[in-house]
Amino acid sequence: MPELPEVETMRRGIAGVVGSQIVNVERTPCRLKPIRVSPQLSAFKRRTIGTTITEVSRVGKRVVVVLDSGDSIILEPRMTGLVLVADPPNEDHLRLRFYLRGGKSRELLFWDRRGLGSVHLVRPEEFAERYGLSTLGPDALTLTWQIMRERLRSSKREIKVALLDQGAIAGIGNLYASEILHLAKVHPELSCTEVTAAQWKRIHAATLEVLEAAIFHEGSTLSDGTYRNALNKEGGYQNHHRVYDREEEVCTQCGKGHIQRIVQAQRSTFFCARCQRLPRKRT
DNA sequence: CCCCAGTCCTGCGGGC
DNA sequence: TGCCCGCAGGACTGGG
Repeated sequence: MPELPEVETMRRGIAGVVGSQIVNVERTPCRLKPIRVSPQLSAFKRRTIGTTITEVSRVGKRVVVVLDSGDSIILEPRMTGLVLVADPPNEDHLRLRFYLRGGKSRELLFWDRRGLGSVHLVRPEEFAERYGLSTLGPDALTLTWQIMRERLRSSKREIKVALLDQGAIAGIGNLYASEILHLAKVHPELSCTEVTAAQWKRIHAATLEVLEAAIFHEGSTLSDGTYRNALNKEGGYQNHHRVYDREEEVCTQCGKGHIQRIVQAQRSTFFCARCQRLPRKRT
């Protein structure tokens, strides 16, 4: 499930397309329901063919391909989407192909097994409206602990649920939220309003540490094997997971507790009740 | 405004 | 052996 580290790895992996010209765009033959592309493909092609890619960036969990026309292509992987400059895992789930000229790569591919992902071409005004700071929170890698606290402290939600809110902070998803809170030693069910300054500092430091380590290892490829980098290679951070998908295993942090799985907001949370304690209720 | 449950999708694994 | 159902969790929508 691509979160900030996986999407950042995709971004770095396709950085070589800068300077390439888009010569064609096509939906690939696919029996499955087509993914969402906006505007519709004829207008998408009219506005992209002939343009040159000037920059590849990232906004939250989306890859942004900037064109010399000023427009941006937003590649949104959601659950199972991949952005590739190499052969895809298979042809069955290949959704969109950009033919390129003048650079190292001849193609840029969007592959998506489940098809929840999407591709959008947006003008600068629409980019600012949909992906600017008024819609999406500051990036999890670049904010300070004070800003993190400011964005979340008044929320009535549990800290783990609030960390998933892209409008508050952009980039953290279900997997890394559990990892971050375990390293920070903060209970996932703690209400944001109860988090102390010392805990905000720990959550912030853990966010940087976990996300940067995950980027270093090029993301997490889970047992379903879906996630791949832009060259269709697996990530390595799954071998460093502290809690995610490790239910009942002994906690590596305290060596005594066992990892538990609970459900918050219909999503799995993993934690160690010995490392991550709730404050004792006053009577 | 804030928050939550439901929805979109496909493939996989468990139960029978 | 095959079928059905539940589950995985990104972002968005409608409703309270």
